[in-house]
Amino acid sequence: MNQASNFMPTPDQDVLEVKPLRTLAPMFPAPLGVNVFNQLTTSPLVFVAPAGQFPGVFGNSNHPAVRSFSAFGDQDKAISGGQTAAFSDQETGRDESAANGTPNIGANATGPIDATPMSAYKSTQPSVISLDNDDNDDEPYAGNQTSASGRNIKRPSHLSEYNMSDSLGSDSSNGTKIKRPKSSYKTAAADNELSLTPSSNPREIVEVVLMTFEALRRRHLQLDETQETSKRADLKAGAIMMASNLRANIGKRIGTVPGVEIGDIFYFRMELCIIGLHAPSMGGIDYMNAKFGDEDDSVAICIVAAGVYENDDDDTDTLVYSGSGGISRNNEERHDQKLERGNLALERSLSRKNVIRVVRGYKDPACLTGKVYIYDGLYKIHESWKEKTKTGINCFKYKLQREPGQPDGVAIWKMSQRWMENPSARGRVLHPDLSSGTENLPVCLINDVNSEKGPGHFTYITQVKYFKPLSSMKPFQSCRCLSVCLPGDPSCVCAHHNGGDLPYSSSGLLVCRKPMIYECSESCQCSFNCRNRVSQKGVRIHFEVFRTTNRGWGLRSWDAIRGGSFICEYVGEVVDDTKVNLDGEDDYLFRTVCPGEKTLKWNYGPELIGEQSINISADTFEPLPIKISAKKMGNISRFMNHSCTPNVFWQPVQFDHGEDGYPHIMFFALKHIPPMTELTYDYGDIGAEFSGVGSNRAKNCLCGSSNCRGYFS
DNA sequence: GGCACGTCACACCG
DNA sequence: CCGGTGTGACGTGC
Repeated sequence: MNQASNFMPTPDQDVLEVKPLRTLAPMFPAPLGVNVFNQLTTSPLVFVAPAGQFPGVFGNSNHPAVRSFSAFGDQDKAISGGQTAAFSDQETGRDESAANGTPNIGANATGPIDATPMSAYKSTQPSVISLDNDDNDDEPYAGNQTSASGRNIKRPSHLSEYNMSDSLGSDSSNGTKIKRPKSSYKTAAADNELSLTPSSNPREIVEVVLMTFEALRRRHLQLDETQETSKRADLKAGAIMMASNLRANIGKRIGTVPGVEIGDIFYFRMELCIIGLHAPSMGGIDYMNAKFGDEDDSVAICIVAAGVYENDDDDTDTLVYSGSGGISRNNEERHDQKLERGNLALERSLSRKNVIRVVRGYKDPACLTGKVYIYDGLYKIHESWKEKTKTGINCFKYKLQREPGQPDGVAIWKMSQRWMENPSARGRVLHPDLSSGTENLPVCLINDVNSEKGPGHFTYITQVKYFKPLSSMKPFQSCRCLSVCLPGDPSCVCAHHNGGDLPYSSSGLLVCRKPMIYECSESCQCSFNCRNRVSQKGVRIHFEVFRTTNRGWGLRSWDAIRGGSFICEYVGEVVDDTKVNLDGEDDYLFRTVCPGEKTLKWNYGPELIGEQSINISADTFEPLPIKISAKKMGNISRFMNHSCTPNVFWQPVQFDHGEDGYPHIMFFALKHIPPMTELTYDYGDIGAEFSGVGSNRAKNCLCGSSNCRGYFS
């Protein structure tokens, strides 16, 4: 289905008919006074905690006491009361609009709104998703909410003051800066546009923030390609997040950051910034004023070790960190590092013996130019000295030692990197390759839990078996692009199919979840290197099938997987309905059941830049007729377990035939997935379909998420 | 390899 | 003593 016909808000779009998504972009804040939001059918950025939908037995069984929220610092007292009331309502299930006193945006948006579209999004409730940090009992140094200068932190926010139309418009030659307005925070607090209602689960808040950032970044990347605008989509996305206060853990703190776990991986400095892990978007040392008894001291709280001064490779518990400064900007003279700012803070931390978060940066093995940042937990400085560098300046050195008793972070990363270089280094291997060489990379079988020798018998296949031959199916419409399909090419039929843009970024990341993605096919003129061929090329990840403790066999990866990456296809036999019923129970049956909120909201971002949400809501979701059974034959995806807090989602993809009811089911990463993390997707809610006769389909869920629904289909 | 960029802390000002 | 504003320092990502 071509969505183009749905959004044609302005008359001048006639000339751009083949690129409907692009024409939507410059509309913010509706410079022509034309409302672009009246097509919205879903509320922007309204987050309903899944637990809230399933009150009672399962919803909050393993929650600690529901935590109340306060806004950052104390400057928002005026609104924090309302916020608390809204957020602590989770036990009872929720009616979003009633709970927070916000007009239902979805309802508003179905009717025409004129002139000032963003006002439709304004809520009385701030979108600030910060957490109290005073519940860290194990934290001896209560981080106060002030900056190092001792002042409260300001958070101005008024998205509608930004002229996004310039930065996104095709007539802009070099883009427009997204400037933070200088309005006072009081105005800002009252005027927050986005009701990104958090759950009380800090992890979930962090994930939503990161997911939104990524969605924005990918979309900006896509827009930048078709226009000659400046690059740095990461900064643009970051600026929007900062401006609309879509951040977690605002306010500095010593020690752990709620919702951030050791081993978490990041691909941009801005990500560290918006989740409150490391505030400076550039500097390596984050520090703050903290109270030590009666005294104040400015101490370091987090460092990013860029990986330049890599030391002992085997000793992941020690880190020698160099102070900052000394390297001049524009060929000015180098000078010795000074004991000020960050360097001074590190020195103070040595004597105060406070814990310091450490983020280690490495070259991204999957991307030649990229970098990956790994949160490695808490360290303490044990020693400091001065040293002359090769360039002849004096610099400070700090020796940090990892605090004992923490789970492995960087150690896991390094270990799995070693396995990829030398798979025989992986111990406890039951089988070196389940696929017997049919996949691009071997899939090993591991059991380090019990004595079970492996999963039940099945035949490993790498391609879906349809019940009728491909040749008898409706043919795929192909493009005539020479060499490769290029973004912004109006004559590319495949781009047109996908709503005007190529669905993948140049590095192969899916930009947006959609009802259907059309990759280029064999019948297309473009080469195999065309960027619109991603999932058809098969797996690129080192998988291992492993024994879980309580959920049978599972799937995980040695590679770190970046959010939006293709993971694998659900391979098996396509079965028809009559057969499904005859066979009875089939634990390996894939159906396109409506997944949970998290999966549906993967495209969070577009609303923030005034585009129509491509999200499908649970109400409008329609399952496809395709059903795939991997009971007798299948691939790695048959081992992927269900989770109510998944890190993978499925996405229908077409490329070898034209029958949209029977697409390929491809899995993509919902978020960045550290190595050795179990891959899970949401099997979906049983819903009405199976509540009657076939209700034996519902299974008890063991995913262990705090927002676990308790069952799945 | 060079360029352009955003944020924060702090100095400064009225 | 404030609240607001200007600016240097900070590397990053392309």
